[in-house]
Amino acid sequence: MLWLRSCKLVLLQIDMGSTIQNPACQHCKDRFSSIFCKAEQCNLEQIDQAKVCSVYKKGQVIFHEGAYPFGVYCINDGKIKLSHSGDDGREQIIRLVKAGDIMGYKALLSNERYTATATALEDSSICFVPKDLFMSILQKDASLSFEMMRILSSELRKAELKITHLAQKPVRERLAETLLFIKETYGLEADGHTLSVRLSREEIANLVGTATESAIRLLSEFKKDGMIELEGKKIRLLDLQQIVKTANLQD
Amino acid sequence: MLWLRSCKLVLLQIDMGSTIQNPACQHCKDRFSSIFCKAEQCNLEQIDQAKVCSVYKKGQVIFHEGAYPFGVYCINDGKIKLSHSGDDGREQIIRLVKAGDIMGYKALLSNERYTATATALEDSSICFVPKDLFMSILQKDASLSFEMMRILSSELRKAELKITHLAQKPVRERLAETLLFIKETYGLEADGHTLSVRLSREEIANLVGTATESAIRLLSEFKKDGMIELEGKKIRLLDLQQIVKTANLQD
DNA sequence: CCTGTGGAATGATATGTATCAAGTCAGCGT
DNA sequence: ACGCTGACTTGATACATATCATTCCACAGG
Repeated sequence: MLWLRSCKLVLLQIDMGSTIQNPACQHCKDRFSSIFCKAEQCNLEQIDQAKVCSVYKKGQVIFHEGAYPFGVYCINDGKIKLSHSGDDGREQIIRLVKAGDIMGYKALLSNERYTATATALEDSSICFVPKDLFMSILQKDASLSFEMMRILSSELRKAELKITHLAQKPVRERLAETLLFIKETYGLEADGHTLSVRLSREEIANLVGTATESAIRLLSEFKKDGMIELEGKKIRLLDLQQIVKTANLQD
Repeated sequence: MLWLRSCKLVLLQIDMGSTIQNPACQHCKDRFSSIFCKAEQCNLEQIDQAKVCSVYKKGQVIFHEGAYPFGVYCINDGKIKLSHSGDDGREQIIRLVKAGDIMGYKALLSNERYTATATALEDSSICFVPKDLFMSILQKDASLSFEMMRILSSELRKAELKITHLAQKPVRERLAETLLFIKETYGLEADGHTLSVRLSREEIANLVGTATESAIRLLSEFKKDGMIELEGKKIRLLDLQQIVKTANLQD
């Protein structure tokens, strides 16, 4: 049942993609990351054969900051956080990774060591594609290269926006923004309100870029204002409009 | 004499590059951005013919946030700042661009509008390469694609590091870091101490991500501590070691 | 049952930084 | 020379946020 969900996701992403679809992906005979659907069929098959899938438990580290990369990882199912460990040991969460995403490509492409640590936020099923194969296919497959560049550009855009907000917006606005971001990334549960990830307050703080206590305090305020509801690690977004307003977005 | 300097720079960057050199670049019959030296010869010639060079005066805008991109820009000579204009109008400088760099590729590759404004920090000579040509060469030239991915990955790495520092480091450390960054990017004048860009205090503040007054105050402190010397917009780095220490770097 | 443990919450306090306000200075046009 | 303008500087103050300390609570293990 794990990969049934994954299939649906992959197909969804294909439908929404702007570039040419790859028919092989629609078979979806195995769990697979959507990025490779941009690749040509023969290459897709090669990847399909070479990839190694495995399951990581919640809290488990997939790769570690400072280590050398030997390939890229594709998420079939699950949720991962990518984080820097700051100079003083405090963690800064850089990115949230979801099913259909890939990770670890940055270090590979710039030929450096990992600059972030990937940790499973819940039990996750992840494929590993070896470096040599990935690079050699990238060499000959322009569609895949384009897709990679598109992803990189888009990540860079987001990162730069985050820099601006971090420098200019107060914590309150950034927290509201982060709640919306989590919702965009991982979506809501069936009730249409509850965020479908369980993050600790500390993790939320490390995502926002603030102290844990500040995050807690502001979440309580949001609750008092009727914007959200809190129940342990469950966060329910009650008044989306109000949250958007608090986030003070305009891009 | 303008392009003599540029040639030197290009050659330098070729020598340092890890991928295959392109002999065409060594002729350097015209000013040219070093990135394209990774391209295959025939493509290089095509670009060389299609590109349009022009000179921008200090303060002039090369492209504007929100506009649609029609190609990429390569800097032959000069200095450019790329900046977001935050929601409240305050500017956040995202990147400093120097001779040999390219800019405007992010918007092109992700097929979106510019998210930043490019402004000349001094009179600059810049080439424009049309979108269609650039994209079509990217399609068939894997070396160029790889180089683009390498650049994107590296920018992303820097951006993520900046996010972490912005979230975790005090202004004092970030300012010291910024001074070192400016030195790395644009280098020093012949005396071996003076930064070779003239930035206003406001621009420095927008690079650090702080208020102008804070930047001014801290610069004065640095001066009092004998780390730097100030003379109008000239900034001389006297005690590099001390600045590094103040920046508190460890990556 | 007690007890230990880790996360969450709250309060008190300290402090870094932004903001507001004024003042200085150099350059520039008239 | 005059006043004007814009950038820089400095000071006083307010405020947001970090930090430290404490309490609360749920939960697991003995």
